[in-house]
Amino acid sequence: MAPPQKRKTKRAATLADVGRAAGVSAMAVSAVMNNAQTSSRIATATRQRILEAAQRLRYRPNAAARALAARRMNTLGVATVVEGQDLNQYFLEVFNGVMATAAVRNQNVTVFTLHDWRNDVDRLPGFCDGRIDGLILVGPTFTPEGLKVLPEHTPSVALHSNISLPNSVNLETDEDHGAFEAVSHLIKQGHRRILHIAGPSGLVGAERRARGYERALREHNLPVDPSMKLTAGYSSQAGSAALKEWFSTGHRKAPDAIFCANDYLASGCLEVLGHQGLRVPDDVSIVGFDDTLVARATLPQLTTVRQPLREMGGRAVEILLEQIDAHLAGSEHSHPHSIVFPTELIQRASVAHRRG
Amino acid sequence: MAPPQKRKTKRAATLADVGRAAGVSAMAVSAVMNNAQTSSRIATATRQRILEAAQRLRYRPNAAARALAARRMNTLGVATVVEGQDLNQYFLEVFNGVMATAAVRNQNVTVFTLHDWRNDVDRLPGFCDGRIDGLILVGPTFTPEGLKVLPEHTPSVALHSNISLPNSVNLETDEDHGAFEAVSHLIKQGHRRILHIAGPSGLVGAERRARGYERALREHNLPVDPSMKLTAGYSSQAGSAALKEWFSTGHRKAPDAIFCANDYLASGCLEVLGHQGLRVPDDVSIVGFDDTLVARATLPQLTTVRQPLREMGGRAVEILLEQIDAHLAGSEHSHPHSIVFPTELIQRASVAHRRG
DNA sequence: CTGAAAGCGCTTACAG
DNA sequence: CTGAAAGCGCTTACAG
Repeated sequence: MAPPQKRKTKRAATLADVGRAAGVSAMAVSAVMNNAQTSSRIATATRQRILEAAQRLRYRPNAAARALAARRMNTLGVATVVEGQDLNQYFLEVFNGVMATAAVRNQNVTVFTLHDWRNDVDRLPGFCDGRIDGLILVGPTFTPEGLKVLPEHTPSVALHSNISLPNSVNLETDEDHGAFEAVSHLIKQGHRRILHIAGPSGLVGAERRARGYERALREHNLPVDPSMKLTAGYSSQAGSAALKEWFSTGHRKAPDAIFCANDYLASGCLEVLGHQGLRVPDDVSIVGFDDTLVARATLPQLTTVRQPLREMGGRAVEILLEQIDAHLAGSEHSHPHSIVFPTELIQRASVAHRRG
Repeated sequence: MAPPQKRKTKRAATLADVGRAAGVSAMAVSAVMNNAQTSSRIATATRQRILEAAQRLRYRPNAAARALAARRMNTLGVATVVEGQDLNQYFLEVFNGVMATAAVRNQNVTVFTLHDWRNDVDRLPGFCDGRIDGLILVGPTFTPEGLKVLPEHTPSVALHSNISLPNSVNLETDEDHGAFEAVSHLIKQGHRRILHIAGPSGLVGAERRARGYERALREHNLPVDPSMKLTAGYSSQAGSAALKEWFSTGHRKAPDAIFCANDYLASGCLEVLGHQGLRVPDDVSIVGFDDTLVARATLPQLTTVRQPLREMGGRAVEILLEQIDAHLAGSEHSHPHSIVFPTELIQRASVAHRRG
């Protein structure tokens, strides 16, 4: 039988409330609730009584109080930049991985969005005020000065950082090799005039992809023609704009194939080609990069270079947790400075053997 | 000149540290840092000294401590279900809106993912343990029992809830009308045999869309043929599977048009139609629903019924914040129980006038 | 095996 | 206009 409600209890039950209800000290309740190694041997009967009282009062340990006392919030921060209006698919893939393993590790995650990594990084320290135990930086592009604002008391892990971060592990992929494989594949399919739509110049990743592209051409004794390399942003609009302009500046003959620095760019190309009456892959083959949802949403679906983004997100959580534990223990757990994940060419429908 | 570092200070500066450095009480520091109405008139010189000390020590108020004392964390929770592996585009649109206005309102947001709204809801109360001040439920489908576990001490707002939540505001859209408009548009374009691929039965939203579809047919004196309504999941695969099966069960003649209950379904249809050698929109017109990124990623881009998901996400934050303030003030701020947002037909390339 | 005490870092009344 | 005190709800040593 439920005990009569005193009066509409506005506030949640506390440890003391439960203790009172069970006739024990708050400390005993704490021990039971945490299944602590300390006093792991509270009399079974007492434990029962406590558990019962806790359930009856719907007791939930207060996270803030717990964090304050234990110096640990059990929540991880994820920081990223939202360009234009939206979180992009790259982030989303990573985030899915983060969420999945955060869930099994019993961690909450809060996400912080910045406008850019240059002028907005000074907001980062503000996030590291005890509300998170560690920070995952997704695709940060720091300037050397920006680096200085990096939180000192908060362990961090970075994905695809453009610069090596002090006290932080960097997870990256072998983008050069991924690009090399993709372009080699195109060449083996008989394509010769291969256009590359590169990502923003200055971005390490974009440059690695461009490097892989050129290396593949050279290794197959194909000319590296500067006019066949376009630099764009990383968005679909940037892709279609770049390709449109290329066509409008004297290039009347379509390329055999296009290697894009990401899937968004590829989808932009798809659109332009469609408008031109060029068919993919019959007339022009296309390869993207990342293997985000975009690659599966286009028609035809994109052949693309997969980065194991989801896995990387999960791994980031694992590593960060190790660092947090070490940090709390006071030991300066040292880690490999960066971990490189392999890429993989995913063949779908946007590449065909060259006709004729 | 920076003062000599005592020793590698492992822990962040506290209010007391700053007070000591500035020669004032911790309380004075607190007042200054918060720009509090209390003691808003701390002598300018003192204030300067405090600010300076705080900056020098890189002082950051500890969030947990602050939350514990002020009973407010300044972070909002967003709960959703991840079906299969991924957060879907519907959620992402909402989430973008949430993040945008949370940023201007100076709120953090932490996201909770559940496996489903039936067996997994009991995890919800565990999130409401002081780490968030309020909860936004994105697309919850509660059973009446599930409703009971809903957090008592935590204000909440729901988007597209399937059931009316006690003490919660529900934001929805006029899906029936949206569907009606979409199908009417198809009819006006000369289409007669209009297939509807409906969302999961039992989902209020899916049923509203189906109702709008039927209403449009009837209002234009077209027959409502049960064999022209397919029930599917909400994924692209579900869409292609449903359409494939329809074709394989004796329906040799393609429909004039297909009205899909969401964009994913539409993209699935696009794929199947492509394989059948049917062209969109030349042979078959297609309309989606939601206007997620998917609608712009397909080729042709989808004509679709837009729900203002981003705006709704932003609005959810505003309303939740009001509720939190009221809750904290002890007043039982009462709100309209649900707010209905308008839908809008977005015309893109997947619909054409019927040939012949 | 269990409890009383101190403290985590802040804020909120309440005195001066 | 400013400081000393109490308390937010928990955990972590430390006594018994």
